[in-house]
Amino acid sequence: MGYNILKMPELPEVEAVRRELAPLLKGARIEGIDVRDPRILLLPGAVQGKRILEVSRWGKYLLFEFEEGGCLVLHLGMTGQLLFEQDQTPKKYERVRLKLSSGHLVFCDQRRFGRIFVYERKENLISALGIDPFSEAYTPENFSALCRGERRLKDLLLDQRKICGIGNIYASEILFRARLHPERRCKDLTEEEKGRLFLLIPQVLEEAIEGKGTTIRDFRLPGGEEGDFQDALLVYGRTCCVVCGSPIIRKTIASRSTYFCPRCQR
DNA sequence: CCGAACCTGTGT
DNA sequence: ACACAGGTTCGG
Repeated sequence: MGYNILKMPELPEVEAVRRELAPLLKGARIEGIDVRDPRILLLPGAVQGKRILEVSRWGKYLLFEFEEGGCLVLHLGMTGQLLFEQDQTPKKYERVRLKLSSGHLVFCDQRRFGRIFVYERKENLISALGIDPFSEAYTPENFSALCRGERRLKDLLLDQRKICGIGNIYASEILFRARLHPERRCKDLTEEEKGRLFLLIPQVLEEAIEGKGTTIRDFRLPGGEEGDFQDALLVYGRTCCVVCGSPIIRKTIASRSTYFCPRCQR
């Protein structure tokens, strides 16, 4: 009776995890912690006995906020998964196990890029990160201020210190829907284009959250079903434009595979 | 800005 | 054998 909560982290996947976990973890106390891979976590003793009041998110980071102050911060890296279960059987790729009063939360991570931190103040994390697209700070004025540089749009969207939560798949999806070329310079956007991009960022992410994330490989929801948003991807992984039929270009931009339609995106 | 590093696995 | 994979960080 395991809860396979999920994996693969861009903002929508992390938010889907958060929504699953919140009712299971709120009010639970951390009774112990097993660290099988010390590279994933430092300061294990600091969370003993703490009680989780809130499960929140900023960008791709999950925060378990403690009644006593401070929080445990998790980043899933590329292949991190969180499972909630009652039994003790070790899982494949298990790295850290949090023993909670409500059950065990198991952090599994094939590639070990995930990380768990302990923060005394969550502001210390958030101040190092950019604007979350669902936060109060996400305003046209603040967004505009980010669009002043020479850098390309794709670089901006992936820069977690500027806007946080967008990863490689959703960067392509957002730019396709905004009809903007990933190599356009930020500062060359017209007001109208900037407005389109500003609105489409949270809109695409919200749709993906409603679809419970994108399953390209083996992600399963707690009931065993897959996420839905892979069916709604309009450009990532495609060969033909769904709008005009032109061949989709796949090109390395910002050191990542980037998909775009050279005719629709300018 | 890029490429390498950090990891492990899958697919060609 | 090589390319590629939803992540971040670092040095040049």
